[in-house]
Amino acid sequence: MSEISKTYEPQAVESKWYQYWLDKKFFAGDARSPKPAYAIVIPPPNITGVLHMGHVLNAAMQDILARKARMDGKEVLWLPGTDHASIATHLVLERELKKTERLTRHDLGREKFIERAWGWKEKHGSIIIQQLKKLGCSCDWTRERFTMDPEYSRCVSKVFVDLFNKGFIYRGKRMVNWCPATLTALSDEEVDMEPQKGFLYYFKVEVAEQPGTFLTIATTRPETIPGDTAIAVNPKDPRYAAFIGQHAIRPLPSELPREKKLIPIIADEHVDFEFGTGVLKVTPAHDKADFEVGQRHNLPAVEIMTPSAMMNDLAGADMSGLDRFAARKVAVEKLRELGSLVKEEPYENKVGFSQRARVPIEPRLSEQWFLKYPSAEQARRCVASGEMKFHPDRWAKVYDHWMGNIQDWCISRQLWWGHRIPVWRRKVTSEDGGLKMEQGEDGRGNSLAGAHSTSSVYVGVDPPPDPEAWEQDPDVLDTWFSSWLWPFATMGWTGDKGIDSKNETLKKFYPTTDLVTAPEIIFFWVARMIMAGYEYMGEMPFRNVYFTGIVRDKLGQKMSKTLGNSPDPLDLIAKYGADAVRFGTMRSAPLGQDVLFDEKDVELGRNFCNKLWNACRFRQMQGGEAQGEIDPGRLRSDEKWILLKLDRAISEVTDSLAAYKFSEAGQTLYRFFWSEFCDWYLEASKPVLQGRSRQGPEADAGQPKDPMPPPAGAAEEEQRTNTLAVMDFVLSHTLRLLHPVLPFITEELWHGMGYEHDMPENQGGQTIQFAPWPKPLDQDFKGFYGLDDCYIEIVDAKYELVTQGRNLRREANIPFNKKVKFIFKPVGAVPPNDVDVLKVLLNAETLEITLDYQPKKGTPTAHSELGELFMPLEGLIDLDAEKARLAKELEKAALEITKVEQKLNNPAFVGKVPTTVLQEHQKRLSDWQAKQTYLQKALEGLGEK
RNA sequence: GCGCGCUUAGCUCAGUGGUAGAGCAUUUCCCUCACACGGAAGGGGUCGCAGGUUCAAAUCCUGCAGCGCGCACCA
Repeated sequence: MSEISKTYEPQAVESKWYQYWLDKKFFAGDARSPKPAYAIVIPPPNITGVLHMGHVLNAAMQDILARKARMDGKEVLWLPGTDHASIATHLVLERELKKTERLTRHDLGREKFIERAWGWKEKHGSIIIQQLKKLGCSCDWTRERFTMDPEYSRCVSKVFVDLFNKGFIYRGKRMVNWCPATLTALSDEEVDMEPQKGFLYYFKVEVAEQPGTFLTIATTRPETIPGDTAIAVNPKDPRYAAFIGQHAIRPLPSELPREKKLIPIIADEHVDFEFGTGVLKVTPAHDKADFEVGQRHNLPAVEIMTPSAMMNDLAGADMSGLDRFAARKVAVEKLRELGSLVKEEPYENKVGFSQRARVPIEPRLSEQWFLKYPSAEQARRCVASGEMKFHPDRWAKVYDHWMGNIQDWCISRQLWWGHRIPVWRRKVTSEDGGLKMEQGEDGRGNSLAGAHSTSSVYVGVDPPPDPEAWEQDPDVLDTWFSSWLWPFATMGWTGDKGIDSKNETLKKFYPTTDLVTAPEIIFFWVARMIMAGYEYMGEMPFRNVYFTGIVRDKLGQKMSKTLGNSPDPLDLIAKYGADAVRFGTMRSAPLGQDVLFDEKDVELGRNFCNKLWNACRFRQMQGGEAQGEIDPGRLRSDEKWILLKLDRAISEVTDSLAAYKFSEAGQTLYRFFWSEFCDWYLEASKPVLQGRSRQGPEADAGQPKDPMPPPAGAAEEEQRTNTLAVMDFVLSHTLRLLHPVLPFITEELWHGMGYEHDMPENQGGQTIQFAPWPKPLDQDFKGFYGLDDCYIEIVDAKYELVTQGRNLRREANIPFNKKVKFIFKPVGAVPPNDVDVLKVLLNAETLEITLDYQPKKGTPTAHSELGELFMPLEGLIDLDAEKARLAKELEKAALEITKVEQKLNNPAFVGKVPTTVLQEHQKRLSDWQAKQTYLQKALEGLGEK
């Protein structure tokens, strides 16, 4: 670091060190290492994605944890990889197919489509990985996994077969969330409820047994009337009790004869008689709740829509072939024509939307594979008991609530890209041309090892022995059915229960230590991983879960590609450097709060790096060997102060990181390094370092002389060396504290400053990332160097005096670059060093120490614990302005005094409060009183002039 | 409807019983030989509202309001 530039230029530095780290294999997680393990598995980004700010936040947190753990002497495995993202990838591919070739996936065919998907994965799947590298992520890239790797896929199949054999997986015709756009079933979690403005339509139906009597029904979906197979009322509702058991005449389809439209009026508790008219139309085939009603009452379920939510012939001639929304309008018109429509009123209700395709889902009766969650009780308990910790812990409640109400999971998807369901059916040509699964025989919990086979159904990891005779289930599994195995399937798990004793990776790194993820996927992923962990490893998959906030823009909007409000992190990195992006992100991400991203934060990070760079540059320019011995006898009070502040910062940062309070750690680092180290310590070192300590004769006035002063030049040189040693000590620790957040610049400076030379090869000799994490200074150290906490106060008082002195300048309108003569009247002895420091920090021309100084009245004076500082005014100042200022100050002092006196005169206060508090108040009172006296005098002085 | 979170300086947020804090923005001064991606000194808050507990409340309790987010079969 011989010739260093004035500003830090991250670009070259970052790529250089990243390559170095990779070459030296520093990120490798060694399963055979004797060090204690620390493991994180990355939440695998989708292969369709490009890096956005959410990833940056998430990855930066993980990297901070991983790097900190390395410095703590842990064997770190941060396992990276990507997710095939079945449905998301599907959508992207289909969209592209349509756009570029005007083809559907069906035109292409399954095989070709999957080929394309793999092509996409090869082309785009690694983009995000490259971007993570730019950010400095210290993942073990040699272990990168993909959820559709052959070994991984095999695990997925094994788990399917196992859960099937255990009776957790079953096939059934149920009401599912059907996405008419992607033509697949979805899980409950993939449906978002969104408010929709629409109308509530009231229509009447005639009671068959009582001609001329009508019941009025309110509905938001008149187009489903042809599918109604009952009218329901609440059994307790007196208004309608008489009709129960009778029949209603359904108005639609209008062309049907009356007898084909008779539907029973039934009683069901589900009906809320507060809502609408208290009469419910029951459409078992197109509404989840109605389906259940239908089940209870053995009602037929009449499907009146096609899979893509077009009305079919059963909907009647008027609506057949229409899209469901167009059909709604037609149905209303038809009801109007028939005279059935009573009224329509504007209404807002919540409608389920397909999360991916952004269209309203259609509840639909469909035969699908379902999973009854295994190990759910255990999974619920481990969080409730605190065995597994959530940060912030309020998510534990959310998790618990969900775990207490879980429904079976629909795991089959009518898609092609993904893990194909390992079930085969014997080819038969049945009457209806379909393939049927045998009912009743696919028994549960059979002891069949591995494959399960009956005469017509085969469930196995490998295809059946005579594949020609069988046909595989066309569906694939929900993406999350593979992701939930991530913490162990990525570690070479082979699908056997428990940890294989030959699998060193699992033995060493499972359970993992921390999981860092977004709260949005707590159900999708986190909960399911916990269940899978217990079911297959017999143990929780991770000990801690840290939930990051959601990254929003300045206006609080969620960042998204469609809004275009997400800056490209790569642009930011190019502009400000990766460290700056990390620092800015971390500093603005308080525990569990959403992050409002602002480029200003990154700018702050860049500025911080620049400050760090320049502080080190300053140290470099002083010359001298790095990290010499510190001589306790030569420690100036400023040095003791900064060492104590360092000690405090170490504790605070360590504690904050242990509690996942990243922004708190960031603030501490910022404050310590910028305010304490640079603004005060570094400045206070200048008199020693830059030979400004040569004082005029006034320097030693007012205090006892050193009995045996060493020869001037030599003493000065030794003092200088010692100060540099302290500076190196502090900087070396600071770089280490900063390394998890700022990996690149700290590595550069670690070497540039030569701090690696003193370290053992494997502990910081090659890289700062293995340098030991700073520990708070122990008592022996403090004792040896005389680091008593009182130095904090003593030096704080000194700096406070400086601030006051600077304030005098400002108040008298004297620019800081103008040297001023100060006179100091100390209360006690002032060490020569302090005189030097005061003089430099005040930019004083001279600092005269006088014990018996009698200031002219009106001389600007600063009062402090150390004494009074005067700034005699030679030149002219505005008397009136000065008077006004003093009067204002006086007013404030009087107010404060009254406040404190009130408290001290309150017997209840005095009686109950600890003495320390009382002392503080008394001190405050006397401080203000002193100030009051001074102000009065000064005011009088001005008046006399 | 139930649950959760938020409400503190112009903005973004720290602060869980003892004199209201940070960063940004703002004002004034300074290109002083580490750094103008900088330095110095300021200004600026009845801590959402209303009660309560306490000698003392931004902090604990109750209620209310506004915003946001989950969950839920109100058609």
